[in-house]
Amino acid sequence: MQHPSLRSPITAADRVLLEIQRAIVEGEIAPGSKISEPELAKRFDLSRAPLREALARLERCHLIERIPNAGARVVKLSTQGLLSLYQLRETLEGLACRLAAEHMADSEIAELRALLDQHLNTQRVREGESYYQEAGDLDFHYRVILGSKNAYLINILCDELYYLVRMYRVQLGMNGPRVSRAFDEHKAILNAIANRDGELADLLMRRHIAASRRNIEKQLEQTGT
Amino acid sequence: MQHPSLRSPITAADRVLLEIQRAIVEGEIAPGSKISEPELAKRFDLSRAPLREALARLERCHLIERIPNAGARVVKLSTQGLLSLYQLRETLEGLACRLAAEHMADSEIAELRALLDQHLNTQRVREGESYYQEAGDLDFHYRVILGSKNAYLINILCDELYYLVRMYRVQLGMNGPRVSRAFDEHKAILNAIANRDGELADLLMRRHIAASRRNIEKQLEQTGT
DNA sequence: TTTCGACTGATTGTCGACAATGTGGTTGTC
DNA sequence: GACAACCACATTGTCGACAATCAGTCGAAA
Repeated sequence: MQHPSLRSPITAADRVLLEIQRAIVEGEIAPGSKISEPELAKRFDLSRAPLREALARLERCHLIERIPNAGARVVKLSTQGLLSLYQLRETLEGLACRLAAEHMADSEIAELRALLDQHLNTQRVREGESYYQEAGDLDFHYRVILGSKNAYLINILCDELYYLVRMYRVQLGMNGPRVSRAFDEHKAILNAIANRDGELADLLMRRHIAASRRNIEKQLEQTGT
Repeated sequence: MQHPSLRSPITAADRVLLEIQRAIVEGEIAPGSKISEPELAKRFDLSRAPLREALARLERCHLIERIPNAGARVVKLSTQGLLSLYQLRETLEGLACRLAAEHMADSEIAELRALLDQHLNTQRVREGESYYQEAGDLDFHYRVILGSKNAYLINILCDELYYLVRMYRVQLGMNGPRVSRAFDEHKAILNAIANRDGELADLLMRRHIAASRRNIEKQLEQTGT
Protein backbone atom coordinates (compact mmCIF):
# COMPACT_ATOMS: atom_id res chain seq x y z
CA MET A 1 0.00 0.00 0.00
CA GLN A 2 1.10 3.49 -0.71
CA HIS A 3 -0.60 6.83 -0.60
CA PRO A 4 -3.86 6.39 -2.45
CA SER A 5 -3.32 9.69 -4.19
CA LEU A 6 -0.35 8.15 -5.94
CA ARG A 7 -2.19 5.14 -7.23
CA SER A 8 -3.65 5.75 -10.65
CA PRO A 9 -7.32 4.78 -10.31
CA ILE A 10 -9.16 6.15 -7.32
CA THR A 11 -11.54 3.50 -6.17
CA ALA A 12 -14.49 3.90 -3.83
CA ALA A 13 -12.56 2.17 -1.07
CA ASP A 14 -9.81 4.78 -1.41
CA ARG A 15 -12.25 7.66 -1.02
CA VAL A 16 -13.95 6.30 2.05
CA LEU A 17 -10.57 5.37 3.49
CA LEU A 18 -9.37 8.95 3.30
CA GLU A 19 -12.63 10.21 4.77
CA ILE A 20 -12.58 7.87 7.75
CA GLN A 21 -8.86 8.34 8.23
CA ARG A 22 -9.33 12.07 8.51
CA ALA A 23 -12.33 11.67 10.78
CA ILE A 24 -10.40 9.44 13.16
CA VAL A 25 -7.22 11.50 13.14
CA GLU A 26 -9.13 14.67 13.91
CA GLY A 27 -11.17 12.98 16.63
CA GLU A 28 -14.44 13.38 14.80
CA ILE A 29 -14.97 9.71 15.51
CA ALA A 30 -14.17 9.40 19.19
CA PRO A 31 -11.23 7.25 20.30
CA GLY A 32 -12.39 3.93 21.71
CA SER A 33 -15.76 4.13 20.00
CA LYS A 34 -17.11 1.18 18.13
CA ILE A 35 -17.07 1.09 14.34
CA SER A 36 -20.31 -0.16 12.87
CA GLU A 37 -19.99 -1.43 9.33
CA PRO A 38 -23.68 -1.03 8.41
CA GLU A 39 -23.75 2.45 9.86
CA LEU A 40 -20.68 3.65 7.99
CA ALA A 41 -21.88 1.97 4.81
CA LYS A 42 -25.12 3.93 5.02
CA ARG A 43 -23.33 7.13 5.96
CA PHE A 44 -21.01 7.00 2.95
CA ASP A 45 -23.63 5.44 0.73
CA LEU A 46 -21.75 2.40 -0.43
CA SER A 47 -21.69 -1.33 0.11
CA ARG A 48 -19.84 -3.09 2.88
CA ALA A 49 -17.28 -4.61 0.52
CA PRO A 50 -15.23 -1.48 -0.17
CA LEU A 51 -15.83 -0.40 3.39
CA ARG A 52 -14.20 -3.54 4.73
CA GLU A 53 -11.30 -2.96 2.39
CA ALA A 54 -10.92 0.48 3.92
CA LEU A 55 -11.17 -0.94 7.44
CA ALA A 56 -8.43 -3.42 6.65
CA ARG A 57 -6.15 -0.55 5.71
CA LEU A 58 -7.15 1.43 8.76
CA GLU A 59 -6.14 -1.52 10.87
CA ARG A 60 -2.87 -1.60 9.02
CA CYS A 61 -2.04 1.94 10.07
CA HIS A 62 -3.13 1.20 13.64
CA LEU A 63 -6.06 3.60 13.67
CA ILE A 64 -8.55 0.86 14.49
CA GLU A 65 -8.38 -2.53 16.16
CA ARG A 66 -10.41 -5.44 14.89
CA ILE A 67 -11.56 -8.54 16.65
CA PRO A 68 -12.97 -11.32 14.47
CA ASN A 69 -16.71 -11.68 14.71
CA ALA A 70 -16.80 -8.86 17.23
CA GLY A 71 -16.14 -5.69 15.31
CA ALA A 72 -13.68 -2.84 15.20
CA ARG A 73 -12.92 -0.02 17.63
CA VAL A 74 -11.06 3.22 17.15
CA VAL A 75 -7.76 3.13 19.01
CA LYS A 76 -7.41 4.94 22.28
CA LEU A 77 -4.57 7.31 22.93
CA SER A 78 -2.39 6.45 25.89
CA THR A 79 0.92 7.43 27.39
CA GLN A 80 2.12 3.89 26.86
CA GLY A 81 1.12 3.96 23.20
CA LEU A 82 2.77 7.30 22.67
CA LEU A 83 5.96 6.07 24.25
CA SER A 84 6.03 2.91 22.13
CA LEU A 85 5.31 4.86 18.99
CA TYR A 86 8.04 7.40 19.58
CA GLN A 87 10.59 4.82 20.65
CA LEU A 88 10.07 3.30 17.25
CA ARG A 89 10.13 6.59 15.42
CA GLU A 90 13.40 7.61 17.03
CA THR A 91 15.08 4.47 15.84
CA LEU A 92 13.47 4.30 12.42
CA GLU A 93 13.80 7.93 11.46
CA GLY A 94 17.33 7.87 12.75
CA LEU A 95 18.02 5.05 10.35
CA ALA A 96 16.23 6.95 7.61
CA CYS A 97 18.53 9.90 8.19
CA ARG A 98 21.64 7.77 8.01
CA LEU A 99 20.48 6.19 4.77
CA ALA A 100 19.36 9.55 3.38
CA ALA A 101 22.86 10.89 3.97
CA GLU A 102 24.09 8.05 1.80
CA HIS A 103 21.46 7.91 -0.89
CA MET A 104 19.89 11.32 -1.42
CA ALA A 105 20.85 12.99 -4.65
CA ASP A 106 22.37 16.46 -4.45
CA SER A 107 19.33 17.80 -6.27
CA GLU A 108 17.01 16.31 -3.66
CA ILE A 109 19.01 17.90 -0.88
CA ALA A 110 18.81 21.25 -2.65
CA GLU A 111 15.04 20.91 -2.96
CA LEU A 112 14.76 20.06 0.69
CA ARG A 113 16.78 23.12 1.62
CA ALA A 114 14.49 25.26 -0.50
CA LEU A 115 11.52 23.72 1.25
CA LEU A 116 12.93 24.64 4.63
CA ASP A 117 13.49 28.25 3.60
CA GLN A 118 9.97 28.39 2.30
CA HIS A 119 8.63 27.08 5.59
CA LEU A 120 10.60 29.67 7.44
CA ASN A 121 8.96 32.43 5.44
CA THR A 122 5.55 30.92 5.94
CA GLN A 123 6.12 30.72 9.62
CA ARG A 124 7.22 34.32 9.84
CA VAL A 125 3.99 35.36 8.20
CA ARG A 126 1.78 33.19 10.39
CA GLU A 127 3.55 33.53 13.67
CA GLY A 128 2.30 31.10 16.25
CA GLU A 129 -0.12 29.37 13.99
CA SER A 130 0.49 25.70 14.41
CA TYR A 131 -1.05 24.08 11.39
CA TYR A 132 1.51 25.25 8.89
CA GLN A 133 4.37 24.25 11.09
CA GLU A 134 2.63 20.96 11.57
CA ALA A 135 2.41 20.29 7.87
CA GLY A 136 5.87 21.61 7.32
CA ASP A 137 7.39 19.44 9.99
CA LEU A 138 5.71 16.33 8.65
CA ASP A 139 6.72 17.28 5.14
CA PHE A 140 10.35 17.57 6.15
CA HIS A 141 10.33 14.21 7.84
CA TYR A 142 8.47 12.76 4.89
CA ARG A 143 11.14 13.81 2.43
CA VAL A 144 14.00 12.57 4.53
CA ILE A 145 12.29 9.20 4.83
CA LEU A 146 11.80 8.99 1.08
CA GLY A 147 15.47 9.90 0.74
CA SER A 148 16.45 6.71 2.51
CA LYS A 149 15.41 4.76 -0.61
CA ASN A 150 14.52 1.81 1.59
CA ALA A 151 11.09 0.63 0.44
CA TYR A 152 10.23 -1.21 3.64
CA LEU A 153 11.30 1.66 5.84
CA ILE A 154 9.32 4.11 3.74
CA ASN A 155 6.27 1.90 3.91
CA ILE A 156 6.38 1.57 7.67
CA LEU A 157 6.94 5.22 8.43
CA CYS A 158 4.82 6.89 5.76
CA ASP A 159 1.97 4.44 5.45
CA GLU A 160 1.68 2.72 8.79
CA LEU A 161 2.84 5.10 11.51
CA TYR A 162 2.32 8.48 9.88
CA TYR A 163 -1.38 8.83 10.60
CA LEU A 164 -1.04 7.65 14.15
CA VAL A 165 1.61 10.28 14.80
CA ARG A 166 -0.68 12.89 13.33
CA MET A 167 -3.53 11.63 15.49
CA TYR A 168 -1.55 12.20 18.67
CA ARG A 169 -0.46 15.63 17.54
CA VAL A 170 -3.83 16.85 16.34
CA GLN A 171 -5.87 15.53 19.24
CA LEU A 172 -3.48 16.86 21.82
CA GLY A 173 -3.49 20.21 20.07
CA MET A 174 0.21 20.63 19.51
CA ASN A 175 0.80 24.31 18.98
CA GLY A 176 3.45 25.20 21.47
CA PRO A 177 6.68 27.12 21.46
CA ARG A 178 8.56 24.30 19.82
CA VAL A 179 7.88 25.81 16.42
CA SER A 180 11.02 27.85 16.02
CA ARG A 181 13.27 25.38 17.76
CA ALA A 182 12.10 22.62 15.43
CA PHE A 183 13.24 24.74 12.50
CA ASP A 184 16.75 24.95 13.81
CA GLU A 185 16.81 21.22 14.42
CA HIS A 186 15.61 20.52 10.92
CA LYS A 187 18.29 22.75 9.53
CA ALA A 188 20.98 20.99 11.51
CA ILE A 189 19.77 17.62 10.32
CA LEU A 190 19.72 18.78 6.74
CA ASN A 191 23.27 20.09 7.06
CA ALA A 192 24.45 16.74 8.37
CA ILE A 193 22.79 14.99 5.45
CA ALA A 194 24.30 17.46 3.00
CA ASN A 195 27.72 16.77 4.52
CA ARG A 196 27.06 13.07 4.03
CA ASP A 197 27.50 12.60 7.76
CA GLY A 198 25.00 9.82 8.36
CA GLU A 199 26.14 9.21 11.91
CA LEU A 200 25.44 12.79 12.96
CA ALA A 201 22.19 12.99 11.02
CA ASP A 202 21.03 9.87 12.83
CA LEU A 203 21.90 11.33 16.22
CA LEU A 204 20.29 14.69 15.53
CA MET A 205 17.09 13.14 14.27
CA ARG A 206 16.83 10.94 17.35
CA ARG A 207 17.20 13.96 19.58
CA HIS A 208 14.73 15.93 17.51
CA ILE A 209 12.10 13.24 17.88
CA ALA A 210 12.88 12.71 21.54
CA ALA A 211 12.32 16.41 22.13
CA SER A 212 9.06 16.25 20.24
CA ARG A 213 8.02 13.27 22.34
CA ARG A 214 8.72 15.06 25.61
CA ASN A 215 6.71 17.98 24.32
CA ILE A 216 3.70 15.81 23.59
CA GLU A 217 4.10 13.86 26.82
CA LYS A 218 3.88 17.09 28.77
CA GLN A 219 0.71 18.01 26.94
CA LEU A 220 -0.76 14.57 27.51
CA GLU A 221 -0.09 14.71 31.22
CA GLN A 222 -1.82 18.05 31.52
CA THR A 223 -4.81 17.06 29.42
CA GLY A 224 -5.71 13.48 30.15
CA THR A 225 -5.08 11.19 33.08
CA MET B 1 -3.38 -8.25 12.69
CA GLN B 2 -1.68 -10.84 14.76
CA HIS B 3 -0.92 -14.50 14.29
CA PRO B 4 -4.19 -16.05 13.23
CA SER B 5 -3.55 -18.97 15.53
CA LEU B 6 -3.89 -16.59 18.44
CA ARG B 7 -7.20 -15.16 17.36
CA SER B 8 -10.08 -17.06 18.83
CA PRO B 9 -12.29 -17.93 15.87
CA ILE B 10 -10.56 -19.35 12.83
CA THR B 11 -12.30 -17.95 9.81
CA ALA B 12 -12.10 -19.17 6.24
CA ALA B 13 -9.94 -16.20 5.33
CA ASP B 14 -7.47 -17.25 8.02
CA ARG B 15 -7.17 -20.76 6.66
CA VAL B 16 -6.60 -19.74 3.08
CA LEU B 17 -4.18 -17.05 4.26
CA LEU B 18 -1.99 -19.60 5.99
CA GLU B 19 -2.13 -21.89 2.95
CA ILE B 20 -1.13 -19.23 0.45
CA GLN B 21 1.45 -17.79 2.82
CA ARG B 22 3.14 -21.15 3.11
CA ALA B 23 2.92 -21.73 -0.63
CA ILE B 24 4.56 -18.40 -1.40
CA VAL B 25 7.24 -18.68 1.27
CA GLU B 26 8.23 -22.13 0.07
CA GLY B 27 8.23 -21.06 -3.55
CA GLU B 28 5.37 -23.32 -4.51
CA ILE B 29 3.84 -20.26 -6.13
CA ALA B 30 6.70 -18.84 -8.17
CA PRO B 31 8.05 -15.38 -7.33
CA GLY B 32 6.86 -12.78 -9.79
CA SER B 33 3.92 -14.88 -10.94
CA LYS B 34 0.48 -13.38 -11.22
CA ILE B 35 -2.17 -14.08 -8.60
CA SER B 36 -5.54 -14.84 -10.12
CA GLU B 37 -8.43 -14.36 -7.74
CA PRO B 38 -10.88 -16.60 -9.60
CA GLU B 39 -8.28 -19.32 -9.94
CA LEU B 40 -7.36 -19.33 -6.26
CA ALA B 41 -11.01 -19.12 -5.27
CA LYS B 42 -11.71 -22.25 -7.27
CA ARG B 43 -8.58 -23.97 -5.99
CA PHE B 44 -9.47 -23.43 -2.34
CA ASP B 45 -13.17 -23.79 -2.95
CA LEU B 46 -14.38 -20.54 -1.47
CA SER B 47 -15.71 -17.21 -2.58
CA ARG B 48 -13.61 -14.25 -3.56
CA ALA B 49 -14.58 -12.25 -0.48
CA PRO B 50 -12.46 -14.11 2.10
CA LEU B 51 -9.80 -14.58 -0.54
CA ARG B 52 -9.46 -10.84 -0.99
CA GLU B 53 -9.24 -10.48 2.77
CA ALA B 54 -6.35 -12.93 2.69
CA LEU B 55 -4.70 -11.08 -0.19
CA ALA B 56 -4.93 -7.83 1.75
CA ARG B 57 -3.00 -9.43 4.58
CA LEU B 58 -0.48 -10.94 2.21
CA GLU B 59 0.15 -7.48 0.85
CA ARG B 60 0.60 -6.30 4.38
CA CYS B 61 3.45 -8.72 4.99
CA HIS B 62 5.00 -7.83 1.64
CA LEU B 63 4.54 -11.25 0.06
CA ILE B 64 2.48 -9.88 -2.81
CA GLU B 65 2.15 -6.52 -4.54
CA ARG B 66 -1.19 -5.26 -5.70
CA ILE B 67 -2.04 -2.76 -8.38
CA PRO B 68 -5.62 -1.49 -8.42
CA ASN B 69 -7.69 -2.89 -11.25
CA ALA B 70 -4.69 -4.80 -12.47
CA GLY B 71 -4.14 -7.63 -10.04
CA ALA B 72 -1.55 -8.95 -7.66
CA ARG B 73 1.87 -10.51 -8.19
CA VAL B 74 4.07 -12.52 -5.89
CA VAL B 75 7.12 -10.51 -4.88
CA LYS B 76 10.45 -11.23 -6.50
CA LEU B 77 13.55 -11.78 -4.44
CA SER B 78 16.39 -9.40 -5.14
CA THR B 79 19.70 -8.39 -3.68
CA GLN B 80 18.33 -4.89 -3.22
CA GLY B 81 15.28 -6.18 -1.38
CA LEU B 82 17.36 -8.40 0.84
CA LEU B 83 19.61 -5.52 1.72
CA SER B 84 16.71 -3.23 2.55
CA LEU B 85 15.05 -5.90 4.62
CA TYR B 86 18.12 -6.68 6.65
CA GLN B 87 19.04 -3.04 7.15
CA LEU B 88 15.68 -2.70 8.79
CA ARG B 89 15.98 -5.89 10.79
CA GLU B 90 19.36 -4.90 12.17
CA THR B 91 17.98 -1.67 13.51
CA LEU B 92 14.63 -2.99 14.69
CA GLU B 93 15.83 -6.16 16.35
CA GLY B 94 18.65 -4.20 17.91
CA LEU B 95 16.03 -1.94 19.45
CA ALA B 96 14.02 -5.00 20.47
CA CYS B 97 17.05 -6.33 22.30
CA ARG B 98 17.63 -3.10 24.14
CA LEU B 99 14.01 -2.96 25.22
CA ALA B 100 14.00 -6.65 26.10
CA ALA B 101 16.93 -6.06 28.41
CA GLU B 102 14.77 -3.49 30.16
CA HIS B 103 11.40 -5.16 30.15
CA MET B 104 11.76 -8.94 30.13
CA ALA B 105 10.81 -10.60 33.39
CA ASP B 106 13.39 -12.83 35.01
CA SER B 107 11.10 -15.79 34.42
CA GLU B 108 10.96 -15.04 30.71
CA ILE B 109 14.72 -14.89 30.54
CA ALA B 110 14.95 -18.23 32.31
CA GLU B 111 12.53 -19.76 29.84
CA LEU B 112 14.51 -18.39 26.94
CA ARG B 113 17.69 -19.89 28.36
CA ALA B 114 15.96 -23.25 28.67
CA LEU B 115 14.84 -22.93 25.06
CA LEU B 116 18.39 -22.35 23.92
CA ASP B 117 19.66 -25.40 25.78
CA GLN B 118 16.91 -27.44 24.25
CA HIS B 119 17.86 -26.24 20.78
CA LEU B 120 21.43 -27.16 21.44
CA ASN B 121 20.45 -30.72 22.24
CA THR B 122 18.23 -30.94 19.22
CA GLN B 123 21.00 -29.71 17.04
CA ARG B 124 23.45 -32.24 18.41
CA VAL B 125 21.05 -34.98 17.50
CA ARG B 126 20.34 -33.71 14.00
CA GLU B 127 23.76 -32.45 13.07
CA GLY B 128 23.73 -30.43 9.88
CA GLU B 129 20.01 -30.56 9.44
CA SER B 130 18.92 -27.02 8.78
CA TYR B 131 15.21 -27.02 9.50
CA TYR B 132 15.45 -27.27 13.24
CA GLN B 133 18.05 -24.60 13.44
CA GLU B 134 15.88 -22.53 11.19
CA ALA B 135 12.88 -22.85 13.44
CA GLY B 136 15.01 -22.50 16.52
CA ASP B 137 16.68 -19.35 15.29
CA LEU B 138 13.39 -17.73 14.40
CA ASP B 139 11.93 -18.82 17.70
CA PHE B 140 14.76 -17.16 19.60
CA HIS B 141 14.35 -13.92 17.72
CA TYR B 142 10.60 -14.16 18.13
CA ARG B 143 10.85 -14.36 21.91
CA VAL B 144 13.28 -11.52 22.21
CA ILE B 145 10.99 -9.35 20.10
CA LEU B 146 8.03 -10.19 22.29
CA GLY B 147 10.20 -9.34 25.27
CA SER B 148 10.48 -5.75 24.07
CA LYS B 149 6.83 -5.22 25.07
CA ASN B 150 6.50 -2.64 22.34
CA ALA B 151 3.29 -3.47 20.47
CA TYR B 152 4.19 -1.61 17.29
CA LEU B 153 7.64 -3.12 17.13
CA ILE B 154 6.25 -6.60 17.70
CA ASN B 155 3.67 -6.08 15.00
CA ILE B 156 6.19 -4.95 12.43
CA LEU B 157 8.74 -7.66 13.08
CA CYS B 158 6.52 -10.65 13.78
CA ASP B 159 3.60 -9.95 11.48
CA GLU B 160 4.96 -7.91 8.63
CA LEU B 161 8.59 -8.83 8.07
CA TYR B 162 8.77 -12.33 9.54
CA TYR B 163 7.41 -14.21 6.53
CA LEU B 164 9.52 -12.28 4.08
CA VAL B 165 12.64 -13.17 6.03
CA ARG B 166 11.58 -16.79 6.01
CA MET B 167 10.97 -16.60 2.27
CA TYR B 168 14.51 -15.46 1.59
CA ARG B 169 15.91 -18.15 3.85
CA VAL B 170 13.81 -21.01 2.57
CA GLN B 171 14.10 -20.23 -1.11
CA LEU B 172 17.85 -19.72 -0.95
CA GLY B 173 18.17 -22.96 0.94
CA MET B 174 19.97 -21.73 4.02
CA ASN B 175 21.62 -24.72 5.59
CA GLY B 176 25.21 -23.75 5.93
CA PRO B 177 27.90 -23.87 8.57
CA ARG B 178 26.44 -20.91 10.40
CA VAL B 179 24.41 -23.24 12.56
CA SER B 180 26.78 -23.62 15.47
CA ARG B 181 28.06 -20.08 15.32
CA ALA B 182 24.52 -18.73 15.51
CA PHE B 183 24.08 -20.64 18.76
CA ASP B 184 27.01 -18.91 20.36
CA GLU B 185 25.75 -15.55 19.20
CA HIS B 186 22.31 -16.24 20.60
CA LYS B 187 23.84 -17.20 23.90
CA ALA B 188 25.88 -14.02 24.06
CA ILE B 189 22.80 -11.94 23.31
CA LEU B 190 20.84 -13.71 25.99
CA ASN B 191 23.60 -13.12 28.52
CA ALA B 192 23.59 -9.42 27.74
CA ILE B 193 19.84 -9.30 28.22
CA ALA B 194 20.11 -11.23 31.48
CA ASN B 195 22.71 -8.73 32.66
CA ARG B 196 20.29 -5.96 31.75
CA ASP B 197 22.91 -4.55 29.40
CA GLY B 198 20.68 -3.20 26.67
CA GLU B 199 23.48 -1.41 24.91
CA LEU B 200 25.50 -4.59 24.47
CA ALA B 201 22.47 -6.70 23.56
CA ASP B 202 21.65 -4.17 20.86
CA LEU B 203 25.16 -4.30 19.44
CA LEU B 204 25.37 -8.08 19.50
CA MET B 205 22.04 -8.51 17.80
CA ARG B 206 23.01 -6.09 15.06
CA ARG B 207 26.17 -8.04 14.43
CA HIS B 208 24.30 -11.31 14.53
CA ILE B 209 21.87 -10.17 11.87
CA ALA B 210 24.60 -8.56 9.80
CA ALA B 211 26.44 -11.88 9.77
CA SER B 212 23.28 -13.66 8.77
CA ARG B 213 22.77 -11.15 5.98
CA ARG B 214 26.26 -11.66 4.61
CA ASN B 215 25.65 -15.39 4.70
CA ILE B 216 22.49 -15.08 2.63
CA GLU B 217 24.05 -12.54 0.28
CA LYS B 218 26.80 -15.00 -0.51
CA GLN B 219 24.22 -17.66 -1.27
CA LEU B 220 22.22 -15.27 -3.41
CA GLU B 221 25.23 -14.29 -5.47
CA GLN B 222 26.06 -17.90 -6.16
CA THR B 223 22.50 -18.88 -7.00
CA GLY B 224 20.84 -16.07 -8.88
CA THR B 225 22.14 -13.23 -10.96
C1' DT C 1 -31.78 -13.41 45.64
C1' DT C 2 -28.32 -15.18 42.73
C1' DT C 3 -26.62 -17.72 39.01
C1' DC C 4 -26.88 -20.45 35.01
C1' DG C 5 -28.98 -21.19 30.63
C1' DA C 6 -31.53 -20.29 26.39
C1' DC C 7 -33.33 -16.82 23.43
C1' DT C 8 -33.42 -12.62 20.67
C1' DG C 9 -31.36 -9.05 18.19
C1' DA C 10 -27.62 -7.28 15.86
C1' DT C 11 -23.17 -7.64 13.71
C1' DT C 12 -19.73 -9.90 11.12
C1' DG C 13 -18.29 -13.48 7.63
C1' DT C 14 -19.39 -15.42 3.23
C1' DC C 15 -21.60 -15.98 -1.14
C1' DG C 16 -22.91 -15.39 -6.15
C1' DA C 17 -23.84 -11.92 -9.69
C1' DC C 18 -23.27 -7.41 -11.93
C1' DA C 19 -20.61 -3.25 -13.29
C1' DA C 20 -16.24 -0.95 -14.25
C1' DT C 21 -11.69 -1.18 -15.63
C1' DG C 22 -7.45 -3.01 -17.78
C1' DT C 23 -5.34 -6.32 -21.43
C1' DG C 24 -4.35 -8.36 -25.79
C1' DG C 25 -5.38 -9.09 -30.46
C1' DT C 26 -7.18 -7.37 -34.64
C1' DT C 27 -8.03 -4.11 -38.08
C1' DG C 28 -7.54 -0.03 -40.64
C1' DT C 29 -4.76 3.73 -42.05
C1' DC C 30 -0.46 6.26 -43.08
C1' DG D 1 5.66 -2.47 -42.80
C1' DA D 2 4.71 0.32 -38.64
C1' DC D 3 1.60 2.56 -35.74
C1' DA D 4 -2.79 3.87 -33.77
C1' DA D 5 -7.56 3.05 -32.75
C1' DC D 6 -11.07 -0.34 -31.86
C1' DC D 7 -13.14 -4.42 -30.02
C1' DA D 8 -13.72 -8.68 -27.38
C1' DC D 9 -12.18 -10.93 -23.34
C1' DA D 10 -10.67 -11.56 -18.76
C1' DT D 11 -10.01 -9.65 -14.25
C1' DT D 12 -10.96 -6.63 -10.55
C1' DG D 13 -14.27 -3.63 -7.89
C1' DT D 14 -18.84 -3.37 -6.03
C1' DC D 15 -23.36 -4.80 -4.69
C1' DG D 16 -27.27 -6.95 -2.04
C1' DA D 17 -28.65 -11.10 0.45
C1' DC D 18 -27.81 -15.19 3.33
C1' DA D 19 -25.36 -17.84 7.02
C1' DA D 20 -22.57 -18.01 11.18
C1' DT D 21 -21.20 -15.97 15.31
C1' DC D 22 -21.42 -12.87 19.28
C1' DA D 23 -23.62 -9.53 22.98
C1' DG D 24 -27.33 -8.58 26.02
C1' DT D 25 -31.75 -9.93 28.13
C1' DC D 26 -35.00 -12.54 30.14
C1' DG D 27 -36.48 -16.42 32.68
C1' DA D 28 -36.09 -20.47 35.53
C1' DA D 29 -34.00 -23.24 39.06
C1' DA D 30 -31.13 -23.60 43.26
